[in-house]
Amino acid sequence: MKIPAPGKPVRGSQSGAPIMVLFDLLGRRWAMGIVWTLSEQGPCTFRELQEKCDNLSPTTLNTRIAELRAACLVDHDTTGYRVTLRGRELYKMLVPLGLWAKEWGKDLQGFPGAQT
Amino acid sequence: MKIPAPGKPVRGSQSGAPIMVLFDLLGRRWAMGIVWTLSEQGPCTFRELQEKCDNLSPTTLNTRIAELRAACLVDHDTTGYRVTLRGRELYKMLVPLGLWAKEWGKDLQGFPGAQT
DNA sequence: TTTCATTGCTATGAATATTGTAGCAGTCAC
DNA sequence: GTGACTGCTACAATATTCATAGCAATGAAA
Repeated sequence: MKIPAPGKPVRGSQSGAPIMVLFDLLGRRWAMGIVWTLSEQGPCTFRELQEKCDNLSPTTLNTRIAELRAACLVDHDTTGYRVTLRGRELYKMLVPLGLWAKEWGKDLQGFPGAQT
Repeated sequence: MKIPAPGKPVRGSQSGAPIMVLFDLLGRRWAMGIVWTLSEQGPCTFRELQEKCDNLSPTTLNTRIAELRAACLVDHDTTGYRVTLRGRELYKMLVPLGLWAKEWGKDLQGFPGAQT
């Protein structure tokens, strides 16, 4: 699978705009979940990560890891897989999403909702 | 396709944790891009939206719209499709990602990068 | 009342991504 | 060597996405 890189046209966007590249990268199965999990729970092995990510298939995990490593968001050392500094920056920006999601979830309980 | 809703197990997560539900919803092709585009460029018709989203297929656009409407992030009125109040909240949290992505993109130019 | 353009959207088949299961090769402690 | 771990790969089934064509409804103009 093509790995998205800023400046180059990606799946679904000819512009190469960094935000669209990022959306392409993160808009793949478990991409954000992996960054989230590694950040919240610390470094872990391939199989540990697989378990924490709801036992996603090794195929997909491996693909996702390759993409996230290419994007310098995740790396690998003796402690296992872990987020990089940049990965942690990204995580920090996802935290507000986590808080917001709780409220969103509450409101959405009383489905279907009128809104605007 | 199953539409993610907070509190219920979703594709890839049995926990039903709101953040995982959100990741499931947003981790689909063009989901974040649609919220971004509608927020930045204002309401537009189905076909306009399609064009702005790099001519993604109507099938996928329609599916994504249904999911985002079910999640109360997007709705539809006489002006066309647009983000809801909650959708705008989400967008505002994505804005920092856009800024960060620019830096990330710059650094990543000199691929492959050492980091941590 | 018959065009005509525009609307949202569906049908279809091919291409691509993801899943689930099994298992391999390397490393390390014993 | 043996066993228990490691990171992965192979393979076939399923799910998702794409690209193209086109339909039914609406509203404006002729």
